[in-house]
Amino acid sequence: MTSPDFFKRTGKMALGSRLRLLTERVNEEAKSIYELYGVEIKPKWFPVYFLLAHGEKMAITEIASQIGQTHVSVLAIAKEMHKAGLLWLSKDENDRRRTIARLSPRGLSYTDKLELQCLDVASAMDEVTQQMQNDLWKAIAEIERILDERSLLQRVESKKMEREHDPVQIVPYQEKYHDAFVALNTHWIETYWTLEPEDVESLNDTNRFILDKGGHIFVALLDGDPVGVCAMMKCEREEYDWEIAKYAVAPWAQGHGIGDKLFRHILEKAREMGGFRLFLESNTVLEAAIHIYKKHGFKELPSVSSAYERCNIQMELTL
Amino acid sequence: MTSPDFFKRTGKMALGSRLRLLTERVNEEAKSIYELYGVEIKPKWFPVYFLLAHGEKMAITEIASQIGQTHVSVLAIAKEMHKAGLLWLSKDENDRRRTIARLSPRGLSYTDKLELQCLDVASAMDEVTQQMQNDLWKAIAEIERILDERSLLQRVESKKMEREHDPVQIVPYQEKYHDAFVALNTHWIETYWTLEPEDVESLNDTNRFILDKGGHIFVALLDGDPVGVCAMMKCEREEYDWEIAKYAVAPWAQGHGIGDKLFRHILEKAREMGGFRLFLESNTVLEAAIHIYKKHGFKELPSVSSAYERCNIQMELTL
DNA sequence: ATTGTTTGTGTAATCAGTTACATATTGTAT
DNA sequence: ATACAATATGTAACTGATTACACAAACAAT
Repeated sequence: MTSPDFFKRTGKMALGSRLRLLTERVNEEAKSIYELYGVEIKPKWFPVYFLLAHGEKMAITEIASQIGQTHVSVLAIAKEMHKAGLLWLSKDENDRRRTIARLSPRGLSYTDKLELQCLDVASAMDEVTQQMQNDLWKAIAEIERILDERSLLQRVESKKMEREHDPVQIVPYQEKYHDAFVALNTHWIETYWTLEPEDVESLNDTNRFILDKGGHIFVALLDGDPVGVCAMMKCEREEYDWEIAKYAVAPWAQGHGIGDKLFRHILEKAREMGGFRLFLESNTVLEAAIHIYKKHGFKELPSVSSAYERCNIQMELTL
Repeated sequence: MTSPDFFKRTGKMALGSRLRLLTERVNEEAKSIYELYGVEIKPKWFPVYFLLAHGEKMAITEIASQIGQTHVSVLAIAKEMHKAGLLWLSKDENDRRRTIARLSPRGLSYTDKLELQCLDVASAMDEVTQQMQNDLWKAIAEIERILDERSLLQRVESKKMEREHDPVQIVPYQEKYHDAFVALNTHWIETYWTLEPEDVESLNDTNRFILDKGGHIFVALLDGDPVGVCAMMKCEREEYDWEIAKYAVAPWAQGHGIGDKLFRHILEKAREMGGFRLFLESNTVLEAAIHIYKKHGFKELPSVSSAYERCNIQMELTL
C-alpha cells in the first residue's frame, strides 16, 4: 500500500505528494467509517455539518471562512446537502445578498449519531496518537504556525542565496564525479601505501561495491569542482548500521573546513535515514581525518582485525 | 489564512479536511518554488521526474506502483511531460504491452537545476523541522505504519463495540443536559449548605458563566442518562490554565467509578488542549471528591482565600 | 442622490487525482 | 494448441477541490 522507500529517497522535496497520499487514505477510511454508522453524510460535508449541528444559521461565505475553504466549494456542499434534505437555504431578510444555511429537522436528527461517531473516532485517534512518538495532529498545527510566520518559499529563497554565496557545496554522487572519486582516493592511498589491484577494482566499480548495496556517496564541490568525497556503506557487521569509508579531500583544498562540512553532512544523512550506529576503519598516519572523527565523537575500538592491511584503528559512534 | 480554532473544536474527526488544507498549501508553495528556480516542471511531475532523473527507463505501471499513484495519473503526467518535450515514450520490444518512459535529453538537462532545488528545499525543511517539537515527516511515516498494521476503520469499529457495551459514557455538554447539570450541582450544595442566589444564577446561565469564556463541560451518561457533570473553566488566576469546578455525580450512581472516569476525561482534555496547570477549590466534607483529586496527583495549597465561603481547600496539579 | 467600492453569491472552466471499464498482450494449465 | 487468467495500457466519467469572472446588494463618500 504505502511506498515508504520512494519517499525515503526523495527526501522532503515530495512532501506535497506524500501529504496527498495520506489525505487520500484518510478520506478513504472516513468514507467507510461513515458507512459503519449508517449516517448518510459524505465526509466532505462534515465541516459544514459540524458548524450547523446545533441549529446555528450561517451565510455561505461565513461558513467558508470558518472552515478554510472557498465559498464556491461550500456552496456546492450546501446544494448537495439541500438535495439530500439535510439543509435548508433561505435569503437573509436584512441583507438580501446573504444566503443563510441551517440544518433541516432531518439533518438535526442525525446529530446524535454523528456525535457518537465523533466520540469513537476521537478515541481511536487518541489510541493511534499514543502509539506515535511524533503527534501528527500537533505537527500539523506547528507547521501551519511556522509557515504563517515565514512561508516555505521565503525560506527556500534564503537557502538558495546562502548556497549561491557559499563556494563549498555537498551534493550526492553522480556518474560525472566518478573520475574525481577515484583520483581523490587514489591520491591518499599512494601517499602512504601502494595501490593494490583490489583498490583499483573497488574504486572503479563504485556502483557494484557501494551504491547497489544501498550505500551513498557525497561529493564536496568547491566552486563546482569536486574536491572531496566520502561514502557511507551498509555495514557488514551486525552491530553497526553504516560504515564510513573512502573519505578523501584534495590536499590543496584542505584546511578550509571542507572535509568537516562533508563529514557533518554524512552524519546528518545517517541520522535522517535512521541508522544510528556508525563504524569506520582508518590509519593513525591520517591525522587530519582522525582529528575530524574524534571531533564528532567517534571512539577508538580496542582490538583491530581488519580486511585491509593498512588499517590500524577502528572507531565507532552512536548518534 | 489558517483556521486553527475550527479544528480545535472539531477535534480529530476532521483530520481529512485539515490534511487537505495543508496539502493545498504545500502545493501552492511548491508551485512558486519551482518558478523561483525557473524549472519548467509542474510540482506534480516531480515524483516521475525523480524516478527517471538519471536516465532510468520504466514502464508506466512500474512508475505508478513506485510513487503510489494509479497508472492512469502517471499516464496523464507522462503525456504532459511528453508534450513539454521532457519525456520520451516507447514500446518495450520484449513485452509489447509495456510503454517505456524515459527523460529526453532536454529533460535530463534540467536534472542539475532540480538537484540544487532539492538541496535548498531539503535544508529549508530541515530548518523548519528543527523548530518543531513533533517531526511532521516522521509523524506521517509513523501513522502510515500504524494504519498498515490496523486500519482506522477497524480501530473505530472496536471503539464503537467497547462504547456500546459500556453503560458509562462521557460526552461533551449539550443544551439537553442543562437540567441535569443544574440538578446534580444543586444537590450536593444543598446537602451541606444552602443554595445562594449567585449559585442559582451561575448554574442556570451555564453558557455565559462557563462556555462563552472558553470553558468546557463534560457529562457522564449511565445507559444514556446524565448522572455526572464536571466543568473546566479558563482560570482567572494567571498562574493556572484551567479551573476544575461544578463536579457532581448523582449519589445513587456513586461508587462505580463513574466520577473517576469523568475526572480522567477532564484531565485528558486539559492535556490535549495544552493546559498543564490546573486549579480547583473544594471543601473537605466532600470526601469522595477530595479522594479523587488526591488520587490524580492534586496537592493542597497552603493558604485559602476564596470567593466562595464554602471552600476550605484549594488544590493544584501540573500535568 | 449619485457614484464608486466592497461584499456575497453564483457560474464556468480547470486541476489533480480517482474508479470503472475496455482492449491488447502475455503467461499458464490443461 | 487452446482457453482462461493475469498484466499493461488506455479511455471516459466522476470527485473534491480550485481560480476567474459576472452580477447584484449594501456601504461610503461626496
